[in-house]
Amino acid sequence: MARLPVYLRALTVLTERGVCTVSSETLALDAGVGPAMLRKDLSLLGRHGTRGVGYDVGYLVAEISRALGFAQAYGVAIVGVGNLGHALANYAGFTGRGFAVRALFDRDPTRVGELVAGVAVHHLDDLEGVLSSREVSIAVIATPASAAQQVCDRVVAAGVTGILNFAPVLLAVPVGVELRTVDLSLELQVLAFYEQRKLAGARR
Amino acid sequence: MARLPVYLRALTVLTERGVCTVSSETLALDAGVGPAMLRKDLSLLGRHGTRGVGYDVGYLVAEISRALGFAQAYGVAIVGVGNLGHALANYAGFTGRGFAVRALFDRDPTRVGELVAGVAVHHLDDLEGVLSSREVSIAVIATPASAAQQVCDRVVAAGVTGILNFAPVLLAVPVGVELRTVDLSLELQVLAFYEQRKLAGARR
DNA sequence: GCCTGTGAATAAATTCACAGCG
DNA sequence: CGCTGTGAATTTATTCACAGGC
Repeated sequence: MARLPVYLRALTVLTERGVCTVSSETLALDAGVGPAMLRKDLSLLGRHGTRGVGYDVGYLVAEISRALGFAQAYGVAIVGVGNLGHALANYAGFTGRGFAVRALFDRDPTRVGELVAGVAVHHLDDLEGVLSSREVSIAVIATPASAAQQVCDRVVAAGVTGILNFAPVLLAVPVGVELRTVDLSLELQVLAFYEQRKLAGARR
Repeated sequence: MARLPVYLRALTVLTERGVCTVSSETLALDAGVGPAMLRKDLSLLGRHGTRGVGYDVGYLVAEISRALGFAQAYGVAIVGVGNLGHALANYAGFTGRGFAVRALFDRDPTRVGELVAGVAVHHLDDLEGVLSSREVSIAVIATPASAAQQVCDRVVAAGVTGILNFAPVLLAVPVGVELRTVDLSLELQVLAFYEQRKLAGARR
């Protein structure tokens, strides 16, 4: 379920606030969903709530973390150390929650050797060699669109089984490899759509 | 519909390749959806296909662009000029497709005056004044999570009606303001979930 | 009494399958 | 004959509502 991370974030906030117990209604409000949906989602992880009381915050955090696979730290490689690659390498949410950035790659030779967030940048040509020496199961593609498919093929051949793609193209991956694509401009376009609806509505 | 931008991207590729006409089956393959869904989506924009032939690429591009509101260029402000803000300001997809970055803001005084992608960085304190002098209808929030809600309230008060939020928090906005949130670490967490399922499957 | 867990009901999205036009 | 447009069927997601435990 794609909503589990949202719950986890809300629960983390509650933990920091010192809250020990929470009802489905309160947590649902924090997560931006309906109470019924939250209960349904949580119930399919097993029975974790106490009737008449609510959910134990700490226990739920542990349970969702386990379900999301945070037991082991996943090795992550970032390909493309431009503005976006930099931002991702420094992103607190990555290193903080069970992910370890273990390798960076760029095609530009002047970038090679540079340290970003404490990790050295390697040349794209050395991708296979470096990946084979590190435990990396997830690759982040932050290259231009034109290079994305080629990079994708190479990391998959090197044994990566999860890909997070920021290039605005539809990548082809073999079955068994999980692919998620985030297109930043796509989100803006959706906003523009709503803006236009507002203008059209005002005109009518 | 959130899929229209995906179709538009696929069509742009076809245009560059010199293709004039495309069937629902081909386009659906490029966009990563089923042919039936594509036809249904397109049909609710009106009748644009030619039976027995397919769709005219150029005409479809124009039609989808219009539906997404690309007729006028939307003014965009980016708040938070860290790594992510930089990446967004330089993102080709923004300036290229009907969006104009018209203002940048940061809390850090040493950043003020800096030019990013040809636009000057203003101090966060001057947000209201600068926004009132520029046509800005969409704000991008690329600040730390702790500042996001406050920034959000201020840009909304300044007349912004669409918000694209990259801070990992659930923002509250009044009705009439469209909000979309992209949580980069959330996407990684979903990948981790699938990785864990693979491991669990192998163990069984 | 209050809140969870869950089957049943409802709503939304997707796919099927075919009529109709070029 | 091929491909679109679309109602009907199917699947999937969400909400309702209440039984059951604390």
